[in-house]
Order: sequence, then structure tokens, then C-alpha cells
Amino acid sequence: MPGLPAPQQNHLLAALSVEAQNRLFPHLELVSLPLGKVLYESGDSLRHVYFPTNAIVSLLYVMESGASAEISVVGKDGLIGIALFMGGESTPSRGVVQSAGYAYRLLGQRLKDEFNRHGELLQLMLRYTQALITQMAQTAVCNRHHSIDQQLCRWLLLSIDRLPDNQLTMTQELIANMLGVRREGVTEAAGKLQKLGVIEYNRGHITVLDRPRLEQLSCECYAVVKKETDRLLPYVFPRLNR
Amino acid sequence: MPGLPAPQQNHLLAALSVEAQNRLFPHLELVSLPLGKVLYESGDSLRHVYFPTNAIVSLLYVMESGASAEISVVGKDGLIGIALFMGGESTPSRGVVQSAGYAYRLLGQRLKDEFNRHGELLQLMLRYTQALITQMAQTAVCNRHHSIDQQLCRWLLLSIDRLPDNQLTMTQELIANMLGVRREGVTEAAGKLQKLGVIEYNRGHITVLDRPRLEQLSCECYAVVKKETDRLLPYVFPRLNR
DNA sequence: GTATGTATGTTCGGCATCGTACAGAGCGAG
DNA sequence: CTCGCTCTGTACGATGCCGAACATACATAC
Repeated sequence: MPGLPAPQQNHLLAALSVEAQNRLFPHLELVSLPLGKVLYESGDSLRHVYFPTNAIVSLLYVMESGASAEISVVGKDGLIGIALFMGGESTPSRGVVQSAGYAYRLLGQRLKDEFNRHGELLQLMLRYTQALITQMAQTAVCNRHHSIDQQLCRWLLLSIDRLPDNQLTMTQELIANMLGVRREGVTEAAGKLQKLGVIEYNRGHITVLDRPRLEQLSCECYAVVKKETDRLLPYVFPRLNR
Repeated sequence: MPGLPAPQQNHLLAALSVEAQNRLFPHLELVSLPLGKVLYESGDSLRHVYFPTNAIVSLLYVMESGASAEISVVGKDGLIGIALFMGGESTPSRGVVQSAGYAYRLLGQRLKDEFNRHGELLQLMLRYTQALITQMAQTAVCNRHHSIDQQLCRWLLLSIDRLPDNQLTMTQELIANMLGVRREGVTEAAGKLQKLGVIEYNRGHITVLDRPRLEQLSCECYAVVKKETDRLLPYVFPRLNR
């Protein structure tokens, strides 16, 4: 086990200048994010923004029927709580921890102070937001046009990109919630991938064995978002993937 | 026919203070947006932002296969080209005129100048962007969970909200492109609505006869986005709908 | 070891949407 | 008026996903 995570494990925090880091880091608070924890509910007024290190958080939209769909994934590559600096304070989405780990959080007011005093953070946040928008939009398209098989591949890639190794702890039931499909649909798709030797799974633990193959089997949506993110934040993610 | 449209017909421009209007308006250029005109292609470097008055522009994501889906709709309520101020300069989407009309455009550099000198415009743009994000996210969910019938209702509401009357010029083929479904699917859904007396259509012209009924038949997605937009930009859209 | 809960596997009919094909109907150009 | 084009209507089987029900297997607590 490594010791406590460093703020720089978050790519956005790491991308700040030394001066900005010196101003902000004293105000960061390390928090543990257990699986399933809800960081905010639809409409909640946010108090903090969260910069994950090794945790993953899903932004979920929940329908009146209770059905839900994940519109984006945030890990060490980003932050949760853009509504705070976008000015809206809240959003209609829910933030749920998809993979347990740690994050650093910062009071919204501190963030805004830094914003107004120095443009650097603002520029970074805006660029990140644009990357996030791309992910959301591509998700919308993906939901419309691609099969569960393809979407599962895309989802697995998004997840392991944000984790330290090729393994993730996640039941098929939870994945189904994220993708907005039936659990049985995920079972079938995952079964196919296991038969192909692309992944291996067992009661809530999934290991990706053949990443290149996974990328081939995925729809284009993964690559589109990745390319755009690399373009928008090149120095932030020199190599998001291993 | 009314004369040339005024900049204030765009809700964002109208929401600016008199001082900001005085600084910006001299730089606005009125342009005509014919149906089908492509304002920008995926990856294009944007030179201007566009503030529609009576035109409607769709943000489309186009797949490798050529299939597409509309991610959001922008009319007098917004602007096209957020990538310019978000810092990315371009996006993977395509901007297509869905309903002909006029817009005022502004050189990206002018917008940025105003940004850096006065925070007012920045705040407004960010709030608008958040509203746009909401629309995108809800679109993703809607694509996953709702029927063509429901989505057509949602789409009609989004459109007439941005038009001066209850009529729109739009073939079923084009609507199908927007929704990312078959043209025949739209024909069926539209046929049902016409039988119910909710709409009336004829070779590319659709008239909404019973708006309340349309809202009932729509999925919740329309209301969710509308409520959130009202919250984020209350003074900008005192009453978006008639 | 047994009991209980959780995770996964399988099956079945049902339905929305798709892909394809073609037919009629309105409209404009010549 | 007629030709040609666009827009709309209808039908067909195919298919991917759904809802529901149930079986199996592993995991942990007691």
C-alpha cells in the first residue's frame, strides 16, 4: 500500500504553476470517497469542488422513473463541481463514487477567490469544462447509435484510464446502471468479451487483459473524446493511458 | 415583414448592461443564415461567435458512419461558438442552421477582449454554458430511455420556443437527422400527433395547435431543461415561451 | 457447516426500432 | 399539362433490447 495520495496525482492540480499550487494547496482537504458515496444530489447547493486522485466519480442523470444514465466519468483527470465556478452553484445531476479512493476538496469560495485574482486557474477550468462537454455530447450520440457491446468496451476504457492498473471493482449491476441498460445485457456483453479473452471477471472484479483489442471492439466514441481531450489539455495529460 | 432584426432580440445580448452593449454592439455584424448552412465543421477553427435572433442552429455530432445526432439546439436564447471563449477554439461538433433567419456575429478576439476587461460578460457566458451543458446531458439520457414519440414532442417544443410563432419549416427527413432516427419513425410519430390534433403538417411545414397537450406527451426532459435554464438565467429568459 | 445474501447465467415472449422497398401525393420547372 | 423531384405513407421481416422469472454459484457470517 502506498501512503496518502499527493495532490499532484490529480492532473488538473498538477498542471497549475508552482505559484498557484502554493496558494491553493494549503486549503486542500484530503477526503476518502467510499464506493457508492453520493457527493451531491440533483439540485444540491455545492460547497466544495473535488479533485480525485485515485477515485472515480460518475455524473448520473436520474429520471423520474428512477432509471438513470451516466453522462460522464471523472477521475484523476478532472474535478467534480463545475457548477460552482460556472455560476449555477448546482446541477440536475448526481455525483456518485464509482470506484473508491481519495480526493482533495476545496471550498467553493476559495476557488472563486483564486479565479478572480489570477486568470490561470480560470483558463484551465474552462478548458477542462470543454473537454467534459465533449464527453457528454459523445455519450449522447453513443446512447443513440451504438450497441451495448460497444458501449461496454468504451466504458471499460474510460474506467481503466482513470485507475492505477487494469483492474476494477464493479458489479455488472452497477455497470448496467451507468450505461442505463439491463443487468442481463451487461452479463451477455461481458460474457462475450471474456470468451474472446479480452477481459476476465469474477464477482465484482474485472481485469482488462487485452487493451488494444478492447479499443478495436469499442465504438469510435472513446477515441473521439480522447483525442479531443488531448488536444484541449495536452500538458495536463501527456499520457493518460499507460 | 418586419425590418432587420435588432441585436436585443437575442436574449443574451439583451441581458448585458447598457455599458457592455455600447462597447460590443458597434462590432456586431448582421448575417443571414439560410437553411442548412454549416456555421462550422467538426474541428474547424472558429473566427466568430453567432448570436441568433430568429434563426435556429443545431449542434450535431456526426459519426464515422455518417449517422448523426443533435446534441443541443440554439436560437435567440443563446450563442454558437462557446469553444472560442472556453479556450478550445474548436469542437468536434458541427453547427447547422435548422431554421433560416438572422444572427449577429462577433469576432472571437473582440469577445475575448471584453472578457478580460469586464467580468460581466464572462459570468453571463459561463452561466449560459452551464445551461447548455444541461441540455446536452438531458439529451444523452433522453436518447437512452425515451420513445421516438416522446422525443419528437420534446424536439417540437424546443423548436417553437425559439421561433416567433407556432409554425416551423422542417421536413420529417431533417427532424429524423436531428433525432438520430429513421425518417419513417418520424412519419409515424408525427402521424399520431396529427391524428390527436396536436399538430398539423404538410410538406415541410409543421404547425403546433395544442402546446399544452404537446408538453403532456413529451418526456420530462423538456421540462427539466427548461426549469434549469430558468434557474440559471432568470433575467435573461423572463418568459422564453409565449 | 449451514444459512443467507449477492453476483452471475439463462431463457422466454414482447416490443420498439431498424433496413429496405415501394407507392402515392404535392409542387415547381419546362 | 406534364415531367421530375421531393415529401410523406405503408408494409415487411430482422434485430437488439426489454421485463420477468428463475437457476446457479460463490462469499461471508454465524
